[in-house]
Amino acid sequence: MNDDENGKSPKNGRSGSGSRAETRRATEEAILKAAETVFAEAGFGGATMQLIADVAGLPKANLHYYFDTKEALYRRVVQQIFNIWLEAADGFDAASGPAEGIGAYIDAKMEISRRHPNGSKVWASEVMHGAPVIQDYLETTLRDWTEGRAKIIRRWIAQGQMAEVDPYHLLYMLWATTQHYADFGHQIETLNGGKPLSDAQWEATKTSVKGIVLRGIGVE
Amino acid sequence: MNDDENGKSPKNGRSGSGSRAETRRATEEAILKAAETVFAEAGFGGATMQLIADVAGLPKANLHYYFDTKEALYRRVVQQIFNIWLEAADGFDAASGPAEGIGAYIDAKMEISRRHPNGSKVWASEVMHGAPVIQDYLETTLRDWTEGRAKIIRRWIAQGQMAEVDPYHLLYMLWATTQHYADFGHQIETLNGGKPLSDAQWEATKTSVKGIVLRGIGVE
DNA sequence: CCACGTCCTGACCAAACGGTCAACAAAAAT
DNA sequence: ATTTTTGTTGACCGTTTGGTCAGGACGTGG
Repeated sequence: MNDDENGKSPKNGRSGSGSRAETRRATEEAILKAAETVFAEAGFGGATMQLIADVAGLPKANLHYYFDTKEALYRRVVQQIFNIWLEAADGFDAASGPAEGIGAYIDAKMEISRRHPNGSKVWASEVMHGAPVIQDYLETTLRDWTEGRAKIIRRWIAQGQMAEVDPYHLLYMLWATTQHYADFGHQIETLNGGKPLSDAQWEATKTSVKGIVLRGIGVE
Repeated sequence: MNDDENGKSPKNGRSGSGSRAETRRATEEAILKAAETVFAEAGFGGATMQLIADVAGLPKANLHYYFDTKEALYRRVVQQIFNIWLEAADGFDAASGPAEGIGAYIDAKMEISRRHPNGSKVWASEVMHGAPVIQDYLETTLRDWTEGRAKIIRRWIAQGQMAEVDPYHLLYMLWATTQHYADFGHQIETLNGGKPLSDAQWEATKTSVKGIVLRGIGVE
């Protein structure tokens, strides 16, 4: 449970390999990972610095050395997710048409829901509570991003490559559907007989979602 | 801000009309409404009994007279939402085909998202955190409900009334898409220029969602 | 009018919270 | 080898939390 590789480690059981900067990076990452888990499971208000510290395997005071306040730590967690989340649009831009572009976007977002469910939950929680710490992101980065994709969709429509649908409502549906498999993963798992979706089930899910959506916008 | 209609009210500014049971019912309802708002805005962990009391216009101790613990109050709020949420299926059962049935279900769920956004958020938050207080509901009522609708969908497919899609993934998409307009209402409002959706926009949203979904399952 | 049971509430409490700090350990710089 | 900078930590603090309780106010049946 401890990656103690070299015997001549300092007092604490930590210290990945050596250099100062490396240790710092590793510790910071461990804190962020623990924080993401705890914030996802308990929400911002329900999460405690003590619990995050326990999960990270560090004394609480050490957390406050790396992150001044609980809110600062939370902010970093949310930003981290936001960036991962925006990267999923790469396939969107380069595509020649909606079938390829939106299909790739669904695949990418489903993969994120699978691999970063906690991140998605923290994001959802933040937005649900009125986005108190990332409101500026919504008004700048997200707004620009959304308008950019909407333009692409409108061009596809104008070129007759897909049905006439409101680009914003289409994007909302894509977000809602893909993120649902992370945010409501527990509910889905329960309805799946209490077992997490298998690899095959995840593939079937992607296929099913893409099928309905792409047919819904007049592609395929 | 106070519905003090008759002058001969007792010490507190409350007491709707008269009888004992009626006062109790009204107070309980006021507490539940305030709790729904506060739980939705702050989450279970972030909500405080003091704040709920303030919103309800009651002393904190009075809340503990009606609801023993914070968790008991929260449980009631979640149950209340769950019931409203299940009622939306009425149009589903009576329908003769998917266009009518699923169309009505989308309309009903969109209307709930519009009128009970806080309830939807509390539900989402509860499920996201692993459904600690309503896990039994997921395993009994929701599981039965879902399997029941899945059967209806399979029958429609067998009768050639709609395309072959996995009933569960279709239901997830319906839940995700409709509830998204409540849970992520703040994000949508921000992308809508900071203004809530107007009546016309809500109607356009319903039409747009129904259009994509129904076309996506081979109806219309 | 009285007495009983329901309802209401200010004051209070132990526990837990986020955050601080002085003292210490370890690496880097001199 | 010694100083300086960067990390680490147990103990501590003021505040806030969910919950309690004794006592007062009120409607209601006798």
